[in-house]
Amino acid sequence: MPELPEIEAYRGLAQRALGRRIDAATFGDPRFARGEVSGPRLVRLLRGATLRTVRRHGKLLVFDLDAPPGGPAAGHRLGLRFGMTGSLLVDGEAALARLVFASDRPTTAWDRFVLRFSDGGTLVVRDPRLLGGVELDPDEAALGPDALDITAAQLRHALETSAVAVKTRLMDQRKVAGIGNLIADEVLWRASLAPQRRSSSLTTPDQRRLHHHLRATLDDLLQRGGAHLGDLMPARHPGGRCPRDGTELRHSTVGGRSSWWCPRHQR
DNA sequence: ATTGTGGCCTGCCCGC
DNA sequence: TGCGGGCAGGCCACAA
Repeated sequence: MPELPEIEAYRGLAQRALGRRIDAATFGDPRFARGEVSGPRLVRLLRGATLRTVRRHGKLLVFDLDAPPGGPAAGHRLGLRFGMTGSLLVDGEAALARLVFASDRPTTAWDRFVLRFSDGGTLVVRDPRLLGGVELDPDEAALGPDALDITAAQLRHALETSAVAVKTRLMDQRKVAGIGNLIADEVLWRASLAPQRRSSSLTTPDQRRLHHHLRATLDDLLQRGGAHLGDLMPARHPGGRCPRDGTELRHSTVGGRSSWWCPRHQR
């Protein structure tokens, strides 16, 4: 499922779409248009525009739009979210060979948003479950520091100011952007912290360890190519044992999300 | 303001 | 073999 590493791969792929004139934008499903601006208006606005730059902020992909002087798209941004099952294709090519938990059945039935370029190529958001979406001018300021370059001080601030479970805090995109359920479990497992620990109860060494493992985990997963390639992942099922010490993992809901952790070494 | 809960959405998998 | 229910979780609306 798309978390930070997947969206980072999408960003790389999206570079190929930059500078190409959009002949037509279409929604395969009207529900995929999110935010204030309606799908039809978005479609009108995008016609004739180009994607000038692309960046990733957490799990959000943002394009700066270019348009003819006075064109409706001038100065606007296009935001893409991928939910749990969304993938990006440019000119029919995917960034990742296979998205875990998403079907890889070859079909265009789930093409929820399509940009057709004047050179004949396309940019497609394919999302079976419709949990992603397209939004004009997404509120980037509402997102916390990106998990990939959050500083120790920023993380400490995010943690100290709340009594919710540390896992919930890590997954709160307004506090730290880019961490989803799988990466949260992986990072906490590596940092030896129980997911339900109160965020504000972390000691300075806890915070330091968490910051270190957050960065190290993301580096590993970026290199491996997906959020599902963590060390804990193979054990994340009933009866699964901690890859570090062999203890049977515990399972419960933390912050509304299915969570797996080792009762021996995560405290 | 902060925190918790449920719904959206559909594919997949299990048990009957 | 088909079917129903449970589950997956990013994000958002809403309630307390």
